[in-house]
Order: sequence, then structure tokens, then C-alpha cells
Amino acid sequence: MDILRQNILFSGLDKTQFARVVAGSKPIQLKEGELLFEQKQAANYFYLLETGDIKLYRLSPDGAEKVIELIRAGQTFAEAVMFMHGNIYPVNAQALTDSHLIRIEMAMLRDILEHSPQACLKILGYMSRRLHGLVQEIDQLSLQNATMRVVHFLLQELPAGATSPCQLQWNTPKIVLASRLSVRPETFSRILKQLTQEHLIKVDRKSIE
Amino acid sequence: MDILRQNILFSGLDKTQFARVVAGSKPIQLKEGELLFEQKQAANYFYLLETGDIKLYRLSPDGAEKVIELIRAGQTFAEAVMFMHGNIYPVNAQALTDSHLIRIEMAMLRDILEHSPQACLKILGYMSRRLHGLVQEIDQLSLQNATMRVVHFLLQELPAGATSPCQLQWNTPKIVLASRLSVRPETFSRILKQLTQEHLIKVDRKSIE
DNA sequence: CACTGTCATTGACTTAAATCAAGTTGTCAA
DNA sequence: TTGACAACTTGATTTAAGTCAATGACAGTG
Repeated sequence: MDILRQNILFSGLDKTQFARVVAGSKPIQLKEGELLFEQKQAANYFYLLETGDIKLYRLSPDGAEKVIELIRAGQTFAEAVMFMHGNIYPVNAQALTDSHLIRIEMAMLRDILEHSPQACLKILGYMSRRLHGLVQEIDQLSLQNATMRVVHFLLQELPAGATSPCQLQWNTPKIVLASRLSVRPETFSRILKQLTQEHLIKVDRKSIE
Repeated sequence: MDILRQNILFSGLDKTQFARVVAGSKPIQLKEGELLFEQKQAANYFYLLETGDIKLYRLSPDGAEKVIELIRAGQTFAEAVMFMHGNIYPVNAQALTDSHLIRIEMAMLRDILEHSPQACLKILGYMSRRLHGLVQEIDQLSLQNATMRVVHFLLQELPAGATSPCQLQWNTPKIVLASRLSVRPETFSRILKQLTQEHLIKVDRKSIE
């Protein structure tokens, strides 16, 4: 339950409150490719990902798929739904690899928050940061070309204190990364190639910078 | 102060709390074209727009401008900054027309929220909706073409109970709308023309559907 | 009124990225 | 080993939207 305790969402809670969260949560296993929930489905739970990878994506009317977010171990997702009226998931969630998650009851946490302004404010801070992140995302999409987006993404994926030559790894297929970046897989491939021969990176199922 | 009272942000406050907000707020006037605040500037206030129009936009390194949001009378903006650590504005705000606003102290509202879980939850709901809106925005940018975006935007601008043929008006220059939609003004013009002759709308500084 | 400047429209042209269509390469299973 | 399937790469072609440039339509000002 350490992973729960560390999560920002719960950082404002006291011991009793946190105990309630733990009591109301339940581990979930997903196999690769399994759907956790779907767009427009009624939402009663949100999730914390312990291990594995989840993608959140939306489908356009004609079936095209756009990955909104890639969830990594330690992240929560679908929490924002908790505070909305409609209470339906705005995205689909699918496991990219076998995954372990913790399922948390929205109603219960809501209840707790009603008695804990500190926790509320913490969450507000967290939401603001997400908001800001999305705004950045939007301006990347609209005023940056594909290459810039890829470079930016790579830089953002670097761990905090990274020295110049440094490795990144993905176990997710490139096609998912491409979708995350709103780029066709072919284009993504070409961009990586270009960056490679130009100078900046080397690729071998991972990139070096 | 009615306009304040109606705002969702304050709907969870009791009389005393609201009185504090009123006391800590201050009217502001802006002339057309005037800057209210800039990207990266320290943020101590957020705003409620009484009359006029404000655009929130970001600048890319090479000076290109992308309008993130158009603020209309009655809306608040920059409130999300209040809950972030950095406390700097992530966008620029400029008046499109002469505008009246109310300036509200972030610190003061924060203080109040610390004692009012109800108000916090209300705001959380509001922020969730914004979050969801941005997610929608992103998927429009990445899986819809320019025409679809324009149509979608027009539909969204319709007032709630609108019958088939109905009028919309803007006093903002088309160039701003185009930026909001991440489309060049020329393209925007062409799209409107196309929609007009195709069937769906008529234009005369306003559109009819 | 003519002169300026801003906004909008239109046409010709260019370009970045999508699409289409083969090929690779690698992995797993029979 | 072979075949089958998936992920990935590569090239050729198309296309939506951007760029550049000229023109038109007003609104405001001296």
C-alpha cells in the first residue's frame, strides 16, 4: 500500500482517512490487450497503476484512435471523473501489457474529501498541473511540426538529472507512441531515422541522446 | 456584485466568506488591445470578465501566436493558477475590446477554501469539466480536419435551446477565431465560403445555420 | 474627400504529412 | 525449418492546409 500512500491524491489525508481508502480499494489484474473501461461507460471507480502500462484513448466516429495519455506505473487515472456530474468515462482504457492496478471507489473518496479541505486543495493543485500540461499539449499540436513534437517528447521523457548521452526505453510498440504524438507510424519512423543520421540520437528499441 | 455571486467558483461559499471575496476584489478597466498579464509573469490575481472580450494566447519561440481560449462576459479565467506552486501565468491575456473586469486575490480565496470543503468540491467539479474540455480539444486537433473543427466550433457556440435556423454573432475579428481553431485566416475564410455555397450557413459578419 | 491602415477574400503555388503499397525483420508455434 | 503474423521501415504518390501575393471592402482620421 506504499504506492497508494505516496500518491499525491492521498497526500492530504490523515491516517484514519487513508485507512478508509485502503479498505475501499481492491486489486485488479489485467491481461495484455484487455479493456478496463470504455468511453461513455458509467464511472464508479478510478485507478492507480502498480505495474504495467495502460493507454487512454478516444475513438472518432469513423473509428480512428487517438491516444490521449500513456499511464505508467505509479500514476492514477480517471480521478477527474469523480468530480463531474455525468459520471461517465470520457476515454477508453486498455492494458498494453499485463498490468496490476488498484481500484478505488470514487464515492468513498468524495465522502472523505467533504471533510478535508487540505486534501481538496492538494488535489486542486494536482488538477491545475494537469490542466497546464494539457494546455502545453495543445500548443504543441497547433504550433509545432511533427519533428519538434517528437524531440520535445523525447526530452520530456528524460529523467530529471540526465546527462547528455543517456538512454530511454519503451516496451510499448512504436505505433502507440506515434499515436500519443499525433503522428502516423510511418512518419514517426522517418523522423527517428532523420534524427539518427542527422546527429542527435541512436535507436535500437531504445533511444540514446 | 451579482455577477460574482452567480459564478460557480463562489457558489459553495457562505455569506461571510462571500463578503470577504467581495471586499478583496477590485474593478479593472482595459482598453482594446491592452495586455492584462503575460506568460511567465508572477500571478497573484485571477479575473472575472464583466463586459468585453479577452483572449488568452501563447507564443511559440518564433513568435507565432495560438489563442487558447476566448473569454466572454461572465467567465472567470486564470483561476487554475491559484492552485499551482509556481504561481506564474501560463498564457498571455489581452483585451480584444474595451473591457471591465473584477480582479480577485488568489491568496484570499485560497485561504477561504481551506475552511470550506463544499466550495472546494464545487471547484473541483468545475476544474474537472475544464480538464475534460481540453481533452476534447486535443482530440479535435489531432483527429479532425479543419472543416470539422470549424463546424464543431460553430455548433458548440450555439446557445442551449437553439432551433435550426439561428444566428451567431462575433465582434472579435475572424483572425482571432481562426487562431482559436488552429487554422490560418485564409483557410478559415475558404471553409466558411465552402459551407455557405454548399448549403449550411450564411455569413454577414455573423453566421446563420 | 482622399489617404491610411486593418481585416477579409481570392488565386496560384508549395510543402509537410498522410496514404498507399511493397518490403523487412523478428517472434512464436507447429 | 517452415510458415504466419505482427511490428517496423522504405519509397512513391496524393492531398489538405499553409504560404505568398494581389486585391477588395470598409472605418477612421486629418
